[in-house]
Amino acid sequence: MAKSKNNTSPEVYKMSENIRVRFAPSPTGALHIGGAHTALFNWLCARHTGGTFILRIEDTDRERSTPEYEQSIMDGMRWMGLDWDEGPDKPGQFGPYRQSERMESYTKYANQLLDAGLAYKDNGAVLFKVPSGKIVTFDDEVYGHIEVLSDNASVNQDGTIKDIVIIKRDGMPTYNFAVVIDDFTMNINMVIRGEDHIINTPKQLLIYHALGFKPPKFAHLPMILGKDKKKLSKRQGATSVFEYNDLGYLPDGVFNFLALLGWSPKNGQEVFTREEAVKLFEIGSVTKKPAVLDMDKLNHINQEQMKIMDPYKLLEIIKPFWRGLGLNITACSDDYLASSLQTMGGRGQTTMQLAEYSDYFISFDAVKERYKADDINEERRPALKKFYSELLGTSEFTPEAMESFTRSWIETNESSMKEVALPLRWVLTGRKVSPGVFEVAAQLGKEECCRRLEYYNLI
RNA sequence: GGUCCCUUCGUCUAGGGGCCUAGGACGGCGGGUUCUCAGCCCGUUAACAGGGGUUCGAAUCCCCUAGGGACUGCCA
Repeated sequence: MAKSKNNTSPEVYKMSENIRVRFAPSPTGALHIGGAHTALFNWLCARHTGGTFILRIEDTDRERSTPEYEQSIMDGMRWMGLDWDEGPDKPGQFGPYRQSERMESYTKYANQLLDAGLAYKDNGAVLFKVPSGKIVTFDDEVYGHIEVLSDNASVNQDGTIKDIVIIKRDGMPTYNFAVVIDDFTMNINMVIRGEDHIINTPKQLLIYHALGFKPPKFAHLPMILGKDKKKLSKRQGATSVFEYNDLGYLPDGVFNFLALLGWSPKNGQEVFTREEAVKLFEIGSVTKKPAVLDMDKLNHINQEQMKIMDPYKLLEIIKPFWRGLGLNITACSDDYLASSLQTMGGRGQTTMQLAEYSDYFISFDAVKERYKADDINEERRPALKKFYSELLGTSEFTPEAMESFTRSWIETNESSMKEVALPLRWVLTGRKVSPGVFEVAAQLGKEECCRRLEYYNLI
């Protein structure tokens, strides 16, 4: 139970050396939630320390890597708001940023090992000779001190030492070799990646030592598990981050939620903007325990993020959902739509719900489809008609004015708020639930309220 | 099998020897506010995997056991 936390905090870099971290996905699939988590923590670390965030594409698997996936990973990162300072599309002094384009350095260092007698050729591949009897150690920023005997770093089934392939028969470097060369030549001084790589670290360290490279610091992140506590599989939400968008989650919601997996700010804050996250983030307070994805919590965080989001920004995100529901929003102004969203008052946990719950602000047809007015008691109709007519006559068509008018009316007419407000809600929204009915009425405007009441013969 | 890692409420976590009869959040349950719902407010539910040490004192340190995970590819 290695509990010793490393004492070197990233803040140290602030004063001495610019921190350089990287996210290095292989373009063999879209950006899934685990990748997004790793990317996020790298990004947070870089932004918190004022360091540099590098995107490197690990496309040495020629079979499975595609430019489409590379594009989709970058789109996914942009969606989350994770911008990088150097990458395939953002050349810097340490490029290129695709492994397939850095072949010279792999052959150069492979040859160096070959010349030094630390590697050998076999069957067209180049193998690194794993030394025996060396103790490999490193102090992980998250997991603490880790120590492995070199004999155990890479073994065959029978327990004998297995040399590490560094250049494949097709001439491409293997993962364990390419990361070392790239992280060194790109000046990466902090490697933040998933815990599944912790076991690869000794192998890589052996190569660092053989080449005489100074190793970076390592910070491994806890895995993210599904509800069944198993590693996230393809069918469990490990799918593209865009699916979260389609499901109704805000980039800020996913960002906030993911930041809380394996980390929590010292001040206990749970809902925060990305600026606040950058300020609060510390790699040293990352947890070791694998975290289970909890959709209830995501829903809650997402709802909170919708509440603090700029109304017009939120509007642009909601628009596609309205269109998806078949609503024609072209007739409505952005001001009207944004203010309708405000009227919703934080109701709904996802953008999809918000869009659906607010449809009556855009279309009366949606209301007509839902509400047939067959619950209206004919004996009461005249009284309702009288009241609604007077209500619409209120000179000031504000929620406050309407409410106070209603309160005094029900008093003198021996009615109740329920009796008049509930039917009005149905007529205006076609729903049983909505924001305060006077807020809704005010937002719809007198004219539209009139139209809806007329349709149902209630005015 | 081997190597490495992990283990606090259902879930995310706080906790680094006495502040812990273990705190917060989400969820659940109950109540309040109210034109409905959401919200908000109040209350409640529920955990230190087990066993040995060390210590005046352990969720916190050590050891063992159990469980879980990762890796064991010329994938990354």
